[in-house]
Parts: sequence; structure tokens; C-alpha cells
Amino acid sequence: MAKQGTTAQWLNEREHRAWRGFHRMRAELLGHLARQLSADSNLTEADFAILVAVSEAPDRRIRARDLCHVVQWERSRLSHQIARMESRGTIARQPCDGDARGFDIVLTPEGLSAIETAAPLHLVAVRHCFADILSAAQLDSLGDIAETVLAHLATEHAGCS
Amino acid sequence: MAKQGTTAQWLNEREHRAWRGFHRMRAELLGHLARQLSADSNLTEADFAILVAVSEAPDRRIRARDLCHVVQWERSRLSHQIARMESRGTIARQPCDGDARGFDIVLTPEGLSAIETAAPLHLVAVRHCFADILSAAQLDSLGDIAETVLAHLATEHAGCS
DNA sequence: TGACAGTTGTTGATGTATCACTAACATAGC
DNA sequence: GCTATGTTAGTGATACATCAACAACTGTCA
Repeated sequence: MAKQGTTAQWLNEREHRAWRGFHRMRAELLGHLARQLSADSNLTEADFAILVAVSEAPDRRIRARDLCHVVQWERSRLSHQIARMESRGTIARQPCDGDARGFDIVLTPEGLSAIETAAPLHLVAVRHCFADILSAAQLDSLGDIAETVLAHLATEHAGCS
Repeated sequence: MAKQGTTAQWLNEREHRAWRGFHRMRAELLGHLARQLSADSNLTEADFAILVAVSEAPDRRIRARDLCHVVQWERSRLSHQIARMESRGTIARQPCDGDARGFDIVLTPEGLSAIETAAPLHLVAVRHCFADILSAAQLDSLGDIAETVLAHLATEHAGCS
């Protein structure tokens, strides 16, 4: 690996442990939950997120544009995902009145039953591998850490770059 | 959303904050670092991981099988990544003596210069968005949390399921 | 009207992840 | 030697993510 005259300290032991740990936790934990979800309900994480968002919307119907904001995805990513889920029969597109450009996304009966089965199972998995094995202090600390990092990134983006 | 007679407590305020925070931190932080890396060095995170691993191996040469262990990837995932990087000219495959099945991965001159440029820039980014904005206590706590979760998942897998 | 900027959503190319499969090898028994 | 069995190595098919380019519609303003 290279070193440059422009300094930039290497990570010390503590920093390195935190960074590596974060990476490995992310990889293993999310991988585990995704496999579990797929085995239990034949849904992907993406499917699950969309189904939850639609099922929580008023009348279980939401315009694609608004769904983008709820799940914090880009339009294109949502468009591809919607197309896949439509072909699998969990959701459907319906015209959106007042604006011929847009579409409303609604749950099909299959989609509704899928999310009603999957949600409690997924909750148990999150409890089992995450919430129940960490202390209150650890949960608070993780919340603080995330808040700190996210706030930093937000100011970063606000100032453009 | 469904509730089932089989209980399964919903996440409380503290648990929910930690879980949502972890998810959003992962998405925003890793997304930011990946964009930065791509802009600075025209490398993906996967490219970076492989180049680091190869450049740290003895003689800057490592057998595919061993590289799998170093980066903790599945063979198949590595195989695809190697093919892409070979086509982009950052690494090359060479026959491996003693075993006609395997091959060694080596850096090309382009690959070497890419990693020597990228590594210090990436380090600065990790410092700036992560290591430098968290306290020592927070770094320790995150390390502990990751260790706890990973240890739990390991025993989980050890006992099969 | 009609030009035009902004919004909404789709598409295609490229990159990435995972599963199921085949090829190469090792070892044991005949 | 020659099969049977199991392991390791790598690829192909399929699904998902991201980016850039595009098409369709809306509202505004001349």
C-alpha cells in the first residue's frame, strides 16, 4: 500500500476495530436477515420495504413519486423494482387521477397476504439477532453514532462539494 | 401490518432508533464513500477491496482460492469480479504451478498505480466521515456492538439451523 | 396558441450478488 | 490399472442497483 507525503494518519487500533466491525456486522447481519426473509416468505429485502411502505399508506395506495420519498430511493430504482414486483403479482399499477404522468401503486391480495405473513417473522429475526442481544446502553450508543454520522453527511451535502 | 397471536413484541423507541439509525448510516455512509472512491479513482468498492488484498500479498501475487479467504467472499463472486477487473486491465490471471485447476491473481502496472492513488484518498474520506467525528468511547462501543452481533451470528451458524 | 422549463416515469448499459451447475482433483476400494 | 465418492474450483443464468438518456405530461408566460 502507498503512503503519500500529504500525511493522512493511518487508522489506529481502536478506529480500525470500529471500522472493520461496522463493515463485517453490516455484511453478516443483513445477509443473514435477507436469507431468512427469503426462506420464510419468498420476498427480497427490496420487496419487503416496498410492501411495508404501501401497506402503511392511506387506503394502501400511494403514488410512485411519493413512494420514492418514503423509501428514499431514486426514481429509476423504484421503477425497475415496481416492474419486477408487478410481474410477480404482489403489487399493481393504477392510473393516478389528475396527473396522466403518474401512477398509483396498490397491493394485490397476494401482496397483502405476503406482507402479513412476513412482517412478524422478520420482526422476530431482528429481535433475535440485534435488539435482544444488545444492552440499552449499546442501543442508545448506536443511535447516537448513527445520528452523528448522518448529521455530518447532511451538512457535507448541504454545503455541496 | 399484521399481528399474530404468537406475540413478538414490537420494537420500542430505543430499539427502533438504533435499528433505523444503523440502516440509514449504512446506506448513506457507504453510498457516500463509494461515490467518492469512484470520483477520485474510478474504482468501485469491490475493485478497491481486491486491489488492497492483492497488493498486500507476498510478491503481490495470490491464488484465487486464498483471495476468497482474505476478502471473505464466495468463489463465484470473486470469479465474476476478477473477470471484470481483468477486462479493465487492473489485474491479470497467471497459471498456478502444481495445481492445474487454480490460478494466481497479480497486479498490472495500471492496477498498482490505481491502488497507490486511491488508498490515501479513501483513508482521508473514512477519517473525515467516520473515525474523526466519533469519540473514543463511541468507537469502542461500536467495536463491542459488532463483536456481540457477530459472535451471536457465529454461534447461530455453528449450531446449524 | 405555442415555446419552454420542470416534473414524472421508463429504458438500456453496466456493475454487482447469488444459486445451480460442471470440471478437476483426491482418496478409497476393487 | 479402474471405478465410486466426495471435495474444491470456476462459470452461467438470473436478479438487483445505479447511471445516463429519453419520452410524456404539466404549468407558465409570451
